[in-house]
Amino acid sequence: MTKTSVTIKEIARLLDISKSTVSRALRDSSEISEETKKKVIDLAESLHYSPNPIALSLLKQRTHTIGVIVPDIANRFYSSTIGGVEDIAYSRGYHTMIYQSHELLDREMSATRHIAQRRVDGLVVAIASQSENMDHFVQLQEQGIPVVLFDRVLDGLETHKVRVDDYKGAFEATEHLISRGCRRIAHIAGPQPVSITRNRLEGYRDALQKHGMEFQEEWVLHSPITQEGGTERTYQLMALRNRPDAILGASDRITMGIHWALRQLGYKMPDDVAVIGFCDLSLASLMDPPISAITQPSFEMGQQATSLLLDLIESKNPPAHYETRVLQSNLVIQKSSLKASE
Amino acid sequence: MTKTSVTIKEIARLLDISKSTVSRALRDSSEISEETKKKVIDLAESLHYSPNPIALSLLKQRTHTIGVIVPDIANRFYSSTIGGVEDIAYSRGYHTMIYQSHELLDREMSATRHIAQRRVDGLVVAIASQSENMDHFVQLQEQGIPVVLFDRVLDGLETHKVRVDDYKGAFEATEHLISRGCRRIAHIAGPQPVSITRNRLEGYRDALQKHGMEFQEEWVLHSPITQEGGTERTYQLMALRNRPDAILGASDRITMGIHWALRQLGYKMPDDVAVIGFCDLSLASLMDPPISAITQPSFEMGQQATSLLLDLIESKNPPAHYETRVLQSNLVIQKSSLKASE
DNA sequence: CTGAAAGCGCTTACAG
DNA sequence: CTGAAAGCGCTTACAG
Repeated sequence: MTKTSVTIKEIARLLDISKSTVSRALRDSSEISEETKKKVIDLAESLHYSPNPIALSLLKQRTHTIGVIVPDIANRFYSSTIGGVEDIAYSRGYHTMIYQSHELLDREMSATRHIAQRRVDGLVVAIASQSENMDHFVQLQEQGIPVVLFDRVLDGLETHKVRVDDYKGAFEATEHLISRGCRRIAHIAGPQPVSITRNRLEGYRDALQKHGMEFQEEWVLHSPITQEGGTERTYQLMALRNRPDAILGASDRITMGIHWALRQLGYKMPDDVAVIGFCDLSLASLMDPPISAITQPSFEMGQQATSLLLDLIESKNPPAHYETRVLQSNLVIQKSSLKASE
Repeated sequence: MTKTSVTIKEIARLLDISKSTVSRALRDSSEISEETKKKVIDLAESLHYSPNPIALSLLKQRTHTIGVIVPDIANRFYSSTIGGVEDIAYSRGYHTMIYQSHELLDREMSATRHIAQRRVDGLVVAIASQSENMDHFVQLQEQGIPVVLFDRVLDGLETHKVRVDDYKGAFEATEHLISRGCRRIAHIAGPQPVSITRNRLEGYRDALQKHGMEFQEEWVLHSPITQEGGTERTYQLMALRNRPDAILGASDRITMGIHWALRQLGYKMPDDVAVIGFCDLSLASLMDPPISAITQPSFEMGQQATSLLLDLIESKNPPAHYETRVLQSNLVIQKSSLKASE
């Protein structure tokens, strides 16, 4: 149990020169003679010297670490997003600390507190559905720790944002259902306060309107982002006197719940009820019948959010303006929404 | 953009006392007068002082951070495991850095390098299936950074280990299939070098033997831990002249692949082929028919590994001996292995 | 080209 | 009870 990391002091002692010189030689400073440099670098290598990042952090007030907060890492969408974050972070020499909010404002705030304490250089976050309040993020910004929002974005915070064109995704999915002959299209939406919920709902609504179809209050239900939520809402929908012939699900888990409930209830997809949802493709394809999916470029989303964040961190002065990037979703039609005739 | 964290120096200046006194007052040292203490603590609170953990790390050579390496965080088993790690770590005042090896020895080594550099206090790891070599972990230990293995454990490293009773899980699952009348039971196993692969294979084999059934080489195939792997091996199995009437899958994804392939090929589960697999219950239940599953206490596994690690970190002297904890798996029978007669 | 000194934020023996 | 000093590992103006 020898915790003997080599230090600059040690190298200096061995070579009988000053710490300053060693430090400069290691950083390849032009003011050190080639000869000294070589001596120092050779010794450092043979001793496996690596600079103590903690000392550096203390000095530079920079940790080369960024934080990510997502609602839940077990969710494929977010784990893929984290992949994108790590990809960029890693390639630009940063490390990543991952936090889960579990959709709780409380946990989100404790994460931001930890981030502030740890002097993390910046944060990318998909806010918890509970969070209407952005104060904890504003505080971070005021401490000089930039924050970039992705997926779930809110107006309350002035910063870069990366999101998916939810409106268009829902619009196109709804149009697809209409084109397949569905006339009573329901939507199980996500939790109320989240912006993506609103956008998707609007896309759904506008598509109906465009095609002269009625918008029925009773066909729109809000649900937490869980399978149980989707299942329960589906029961509710199918119990209606005027039951839907298609359902649009707002998330992976909700859509799984819809699929599950319909099977339980004995409905055939797509003949009795067509199903489409915002869903990871590998999950959607696992189902029987495979579910038509609006897929999101999650990895890319993580990448873009992170590169915006690192730019913010590395630039001296705040940017002229903050940008909001809108990525496109993808419609993948599978059996669950193909009417028998086709 | 004011990066003005309050420091001890600042408090000392405002109160016109020395840094030493402030430091001691904050740590509630008995050698400081109640009066001074109160003054200091009150001011610190009103200024939202929080000690700089980086300075503390430099001083104490401790970061209060542990590392976790898993093959893939998108895998439910591991994300749940990480939940367990964070649960314990958090409650004992540690933070967690998460690394993914993507099953590559290379990535695993770069993670351990980073961990050593960052002076992380300890590491829990489920080794990559590629890793037969444990040198990078041994090195960590030699630097005084304890390592605890979970899930995938190997003999090459002397330390605490936490694993599931794979042997028994596979044994019981196989017995279950036999009791259901299956007579030609195949096994799609995981990658060769991993210990759990061997254990599960043995459990399968011994169960067959116990019931006087033949062990057929051609009914055992190794697969990477992917859905595609499971699918392809299933094609291979079902193409045999003497095809199996049951398949035991060695992991979530492999089992998904089996299910998928059987459906593609037009076999009914469980009538034509019974299926059971090591699998997360929420995934297994999503399928149609729902898959019988050997479930593992993943969250608990993360908890136990972490508490063993923290004990190691916090004890001065190395433990008298290293222990290996073996957790029990659970057999959850669902439709995929219930023969029609039942 | 090289070194002594100060300092990042903190703690803790050592004096008094 | 309180303070000055040294030190964790490093960098960098300031001298020379």
